[in-house]
Amino acid sequence: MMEQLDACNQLEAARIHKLVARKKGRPGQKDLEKMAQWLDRGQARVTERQAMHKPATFPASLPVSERVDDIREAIEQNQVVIIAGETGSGKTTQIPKICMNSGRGIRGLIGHTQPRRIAARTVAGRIAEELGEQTGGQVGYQVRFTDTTSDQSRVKVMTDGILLSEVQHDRFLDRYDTLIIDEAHERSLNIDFLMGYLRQLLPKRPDLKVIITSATIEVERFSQFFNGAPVIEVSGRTYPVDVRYRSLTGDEDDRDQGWTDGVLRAMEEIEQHERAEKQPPGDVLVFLPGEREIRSLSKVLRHADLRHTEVLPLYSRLSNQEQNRIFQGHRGRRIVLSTNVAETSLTVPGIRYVIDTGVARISRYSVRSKIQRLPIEPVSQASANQRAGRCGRVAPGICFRLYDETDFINRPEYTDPEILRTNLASVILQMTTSGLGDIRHFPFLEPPDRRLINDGYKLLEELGAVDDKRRVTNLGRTMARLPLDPRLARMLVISSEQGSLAETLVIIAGLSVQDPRERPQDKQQAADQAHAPFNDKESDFLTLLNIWNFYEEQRQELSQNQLKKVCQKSFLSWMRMREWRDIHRQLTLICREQKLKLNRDSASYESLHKAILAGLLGQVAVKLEKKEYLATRNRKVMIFPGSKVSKTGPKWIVAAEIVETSRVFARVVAKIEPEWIEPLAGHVVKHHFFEPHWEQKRAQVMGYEKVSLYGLDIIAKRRIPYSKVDPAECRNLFIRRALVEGDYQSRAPFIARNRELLDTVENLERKTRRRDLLVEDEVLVAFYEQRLPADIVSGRHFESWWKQLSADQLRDMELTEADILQRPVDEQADSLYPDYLEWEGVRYPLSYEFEPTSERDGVTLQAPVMALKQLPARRLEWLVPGLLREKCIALVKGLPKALRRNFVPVPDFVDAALENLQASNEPLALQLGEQLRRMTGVRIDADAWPQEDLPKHLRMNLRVVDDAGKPIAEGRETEKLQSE
DNA sequence: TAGGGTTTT
Repeated sequence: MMEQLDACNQLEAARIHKLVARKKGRPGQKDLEKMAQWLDRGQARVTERQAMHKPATFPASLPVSERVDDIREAIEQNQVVIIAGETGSGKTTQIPKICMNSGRGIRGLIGHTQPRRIAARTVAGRIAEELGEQTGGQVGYQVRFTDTTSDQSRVKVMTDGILLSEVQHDRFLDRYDTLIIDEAHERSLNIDFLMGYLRQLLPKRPDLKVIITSATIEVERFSQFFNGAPVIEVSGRTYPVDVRYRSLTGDEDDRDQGWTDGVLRAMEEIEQHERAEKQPPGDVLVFLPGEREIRSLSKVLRHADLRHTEVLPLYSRLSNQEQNRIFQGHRGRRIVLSTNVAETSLTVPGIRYVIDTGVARISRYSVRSKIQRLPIEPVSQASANQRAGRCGRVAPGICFRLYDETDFINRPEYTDPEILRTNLASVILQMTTSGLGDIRHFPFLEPPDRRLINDGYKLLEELGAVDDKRRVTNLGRTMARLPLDPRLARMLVISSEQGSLAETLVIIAGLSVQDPRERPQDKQQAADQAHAPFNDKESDFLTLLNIWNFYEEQRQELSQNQLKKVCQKSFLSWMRMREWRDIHRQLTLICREQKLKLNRDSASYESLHKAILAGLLGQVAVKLEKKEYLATRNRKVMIFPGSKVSKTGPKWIVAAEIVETSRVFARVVAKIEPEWIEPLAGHVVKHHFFEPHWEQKRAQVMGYEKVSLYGLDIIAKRRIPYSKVDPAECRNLFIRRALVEGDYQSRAPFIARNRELLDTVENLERKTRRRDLLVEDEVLVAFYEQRLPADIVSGRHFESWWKQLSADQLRDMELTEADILQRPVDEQADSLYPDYLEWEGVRYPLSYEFEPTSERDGVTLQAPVMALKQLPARRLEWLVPGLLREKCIALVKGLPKALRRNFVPVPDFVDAALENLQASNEPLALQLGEQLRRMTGVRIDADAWPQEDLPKHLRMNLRVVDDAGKPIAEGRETEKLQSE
């Protein structure tokens, strides 16, 4: 049976091979029956197709027709052939026919890829026509939403995206016996990916033929990539193009003016040329970088008084109607001002002259800032040549390059392929889920930079599509099933959990198509007015939803023609609305397959925008000033002025896109609440903990937390219990602040005892005005550290811990004097520093302070206001015994020098005097003076003694309190207080 | 205060 497989249809043969492989070469009876069935069917298919085959003919006018035999031979003898030829060579339409004549497309399909949908459709149409058929017979095409291939198809023209998507279920691309990858030089992501994939596939599919066609650039690279595959060059059926370098003069800073002048001069040269050659006015194609430049130049040209000249703008955002004007007949000269859209995607007919500014906006992705940029850059030589070629299609042409030849020569040969300029998240996810292995080992023609790959993985990690080890998650697998940008896929999946899938589907489909709102140059105001009812001031996403709802309501009631009219009136592109609906329908089906739940009730703003936010975590921004926002990764952005949200300027926004053009713009934005972010971004936010501190009230260590999302603070200072963050630090603070410093109410008996002991010693220090009695705090800290288990970090822990201690253990927690005293305490301390002053049976409480800067430094006597008059004012001068000596020394030292020198050394005289002094309600100085006179005979006048200039602590501080014990007056002038 | 061009399970 296996020998007969060669005569069998490719798809059936593959099924048989697979079954045999699965049964390890020993199929059972049932399998054999099945296989025989497949074989019959496969052979019948082949016979059928062979019978149908009519040899195709080749139009003599096409250059490729001269090489038909060479090409066929090359295909028959090689697995891969590179065919290089310029536009007009006929390669796109003729190569599939050559393959057919060579017997390809019998056992399997001839797959033929195009970069664009329109091209796929028209190419299929042309090939079918040349075979005398309509599409859907031997030649069909498949693009998104449309498939015209059938059982009879031998050639299937499709977008490269379709072929790529087929890889997902058909790893060996078994249904094809031949693949033609057209326009490979465009080097789109899809093309690079397909070429890498095919290179891997070739050895596993020896019967598969691959033809790579390209413009005559990069062919050597392609050939090398495919093991030195032969290159066949086909000449183009084009006319010579005279390239003239006309570099700009004037101010380099004013590029617009330079280009305007350059274009006008080129127009003069064209007119001269036509006069000299007696030619009628020919059409001109001008390449400019963008819409703005097109508008400004078109204004100038319209006022330039060029005779019989029509100026048409051309760019992708233009409505179909406006674009189609380039295909309408006209009289006189037409000047088409175009972006790059005319370089590859659209062919402007009848162009005789090209004026090339030599620049274009090229999308570049910055890994560093995660910003997609659209800088205006000089185009590559290949691109410039492609532009020039646009005027040699109907007759010899002239291309004016508004730069000089050296400039051209110094330019890069080719435009960087897309894979080097784009975020790779989507590619990586597709590759990983379809089992293509690691992107780093995939045989790319030009492998992307490691940083770009890492960046792609990081985005996937942010979206939860891969885990931190870069393994695809279940979520990632679901996301990969959705034909969407991974960010949008993420939104979709989460929205079903949020109860907002219905709305999110609409919005995501809307974000996947070009903006359906049209704003024609001459009807901007009318368009704005028509769009006004859709606008939402808080969310551009809701604006999209409003457009959709409007359209759907109309659609259900109106005929297609009426609907078209309504769209036109509302300045909505009917085509794009239809595309939107197609995508919506496709996504709805996949959601159903993936069992994502559609909500019945309409979603709240919050649930909808949380889903959106989940896909756009890296695109959050907070308002700084009026129009300026600070986005994640320290990017300064501005809301795109076209957004209605820019009028209200909410504090926090999320943006579907951040793109740098003339500035960094956030486009398609919505107001969000910052609290929504953290729960969605738990895996990417960073926490910073700071300022741990003891809080007596909560009996635990609290701290603060800063939460940031890619450098943007979404929570600046949140109070949190610190024990989870740093238990060791909490224990440390608990010991220091709660146990040692005593800022804590404990029920533990040893705590009360220890505190009492410490209080006593501290009080003694205050009394004796020394700080060398009590050990350093560190000794106490060490005491508790030794005894406290590591997990005791708060009051709660502490209380339950000590309650289960044994009596011995409890005793061990008690401080002793030995633990806390640095030196022995003076036994007389109590009498030297009494706690009361007793006078005539009244006890006045004394308190002590040792704080020289404090008003209360020294001894304070407290007296009720009622007792004030009876207070022995003179007795207070005697302070307490412990301070009397110091006071006497200060008094003597404060005497005028002439007197003082009689009592040197002062301490000796004072000590001697003190022998005979007894505290009384007599002035201290007087008594002291009397003793000194007795010893020396020197008399001291009362007013010689120092008074107010004694240190504060050597004068009794008197505090007067009311009946309730509340202080009402205080000071050291006892008599003054008494008289008040 | 204004944006190049494509494609899809």
